[in-house]
Amino acid sequence: MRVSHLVGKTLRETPRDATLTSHIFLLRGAYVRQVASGIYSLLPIARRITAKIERIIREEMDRIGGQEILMPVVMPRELWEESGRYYSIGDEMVRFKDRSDNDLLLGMTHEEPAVQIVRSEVESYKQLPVMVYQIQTKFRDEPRARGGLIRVREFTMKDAYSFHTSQEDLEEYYSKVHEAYVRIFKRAGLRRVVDVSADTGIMGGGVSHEFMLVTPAGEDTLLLCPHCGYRANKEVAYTNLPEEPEEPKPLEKVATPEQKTIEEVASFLGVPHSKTAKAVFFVHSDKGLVFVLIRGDLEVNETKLRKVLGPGELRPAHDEEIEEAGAVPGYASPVGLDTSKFTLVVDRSVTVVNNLVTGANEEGYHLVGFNVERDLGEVEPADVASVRQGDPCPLCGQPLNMERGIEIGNIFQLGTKYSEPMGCTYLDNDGKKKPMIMGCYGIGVGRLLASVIEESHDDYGPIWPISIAPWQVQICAIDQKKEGVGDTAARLHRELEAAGIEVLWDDRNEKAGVQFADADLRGIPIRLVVSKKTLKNGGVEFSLRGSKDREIWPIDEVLPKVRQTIEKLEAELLP
RNA sequence: CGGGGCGUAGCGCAGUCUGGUAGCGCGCCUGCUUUGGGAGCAGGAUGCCGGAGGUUCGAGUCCUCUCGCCCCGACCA
Repeated sequence: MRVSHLVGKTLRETPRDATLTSHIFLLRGAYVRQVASGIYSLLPIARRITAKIERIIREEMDRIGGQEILMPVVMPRELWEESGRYYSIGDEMVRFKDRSDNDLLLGMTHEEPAVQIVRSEVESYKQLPVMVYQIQTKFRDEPRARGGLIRVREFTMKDAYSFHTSQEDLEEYYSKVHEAYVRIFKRAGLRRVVDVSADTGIMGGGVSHEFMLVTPAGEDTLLLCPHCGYRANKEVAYTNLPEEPEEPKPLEKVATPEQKTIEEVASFLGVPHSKTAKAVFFVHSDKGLVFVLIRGDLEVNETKLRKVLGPGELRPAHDEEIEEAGAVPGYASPVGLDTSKFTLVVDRSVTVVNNLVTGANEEGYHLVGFNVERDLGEVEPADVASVRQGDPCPLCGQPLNMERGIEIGNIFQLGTKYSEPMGCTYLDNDGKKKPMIMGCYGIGVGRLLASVIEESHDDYGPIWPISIAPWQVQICAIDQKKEGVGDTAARLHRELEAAGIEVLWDDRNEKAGVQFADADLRGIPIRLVVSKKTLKNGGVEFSLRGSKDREIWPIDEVLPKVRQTIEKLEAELLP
């Protein structure tokens, strides 16, 4: 391929809309162009990369017995009514009508059609397990797209669905997919990928893991234990706060004029934040007012709280709603309130310590000597607190590290969440119909591409791993009109391509600086420079993207040396 | 959905307060010179100033409405 005819011009300056590294290089290097918020076209250079990523994914899915299929993007309402998700998913799913007034939707995940296929094509336990997968477009009307390809509305995803006769079989397969994912990310050149325990969100089901690229650019927060390897998304991470029992003191009302926040109250009374219990109020569409009692030094984790409360919308409560329940904003506690007026959620954190400060439900007063068990009676403590940097690991007690991560893949054990309502059954060897046990597994292709840039770049552009590089070799020819320069470049281009090597030749009559800058933006691993100078020195100059080392290679040795270099680079990425 | 910012040439921006024939840099086209980290000179093309209403003799600029994009948060396989 010649640069002079390559579609996509590089940009010298950073477009205003880009702030994230990968987004900046994706635009400057002419990888993508935005069509609308969260909707992008891929230009040739990016499409070449995603094609390679997809090939790696295919190979690894096929290795574990996957069968590639292709399901539609547009589906009828009826199919999604079967699982109930037509109603449980909100505005994230795009719905519309066709000319006959039928309700249609754009697929954002494909459990329903996958189940539809398998329930009619697979009938016997003898055929199980099976796994089908596809690499296909998804549309999710995200409330906020961001960061170039990191969070988009339309994207390509590999999604896989497995079907089993037992939980044990699912678990065994789940770990195979887990291994396949590790191989995929390794082969794609990602280094800092970790799997973390995760929330299941709209997918439902039981166990799930997310594969996260650890990077400050990530949207998710992870808690990682450097000691024992405990790893979890903040949404599900938990900790065991140490118990600090004290002799219970009597409950007493004290005046705390104008002291409303935990900050103010704690310093006014001279106690640490961890010796206070604060009230946080929400309104849940199903449960009404929710009163969360949590230690003053902790934050309520809404994802965890949602799980405790069950399905429905959750939002912070207004002051009027709090007052209606008899609580006084700024001075609230459940003590002495009619608990039938709200749903009380007591976080575990307030049960491991005694003698807390909490609100007196009276303007200007707090209670001291508050002891949950004694003063509230029987309460079932829940875990709704966010884990913090340095909190003890729930497994080994060592302090946890907090990091950011980009979710590039996830795997779920779904159980019978879809097979049961949708009648996806098989005949077992005892002659009985049983629902299949399911798993599902996703990888975002475009996000993976952007993640590689986040992890592998320098000031000048991406540094592509050879496995997914748009081309393997970049030829820069400086002053091509000079004796031998243009001819040599053309010959190298011809010979390397004939040998099956992917070559991008900058055949423009641009100055060295321009060619090098563009080559850096394209991030191609092997760079060959042909110029008057290199010819005088006996050949072409070889260098690796991201390295300062330079070598002169005689023209006749270029092909074998390129082959050798590619092999060496590929070997580094073997799982 | 809440908060903030921005829409002027392909890209980056000035001009808007204080209304008077739309500018700069880069890129693009032509020619010459140049060719190892984003060259020089000369000439040239490019704008529904996001859109619609309004005020005015006159609107990129003032007023009203509207659409879009980005960032933070909420939200989120």
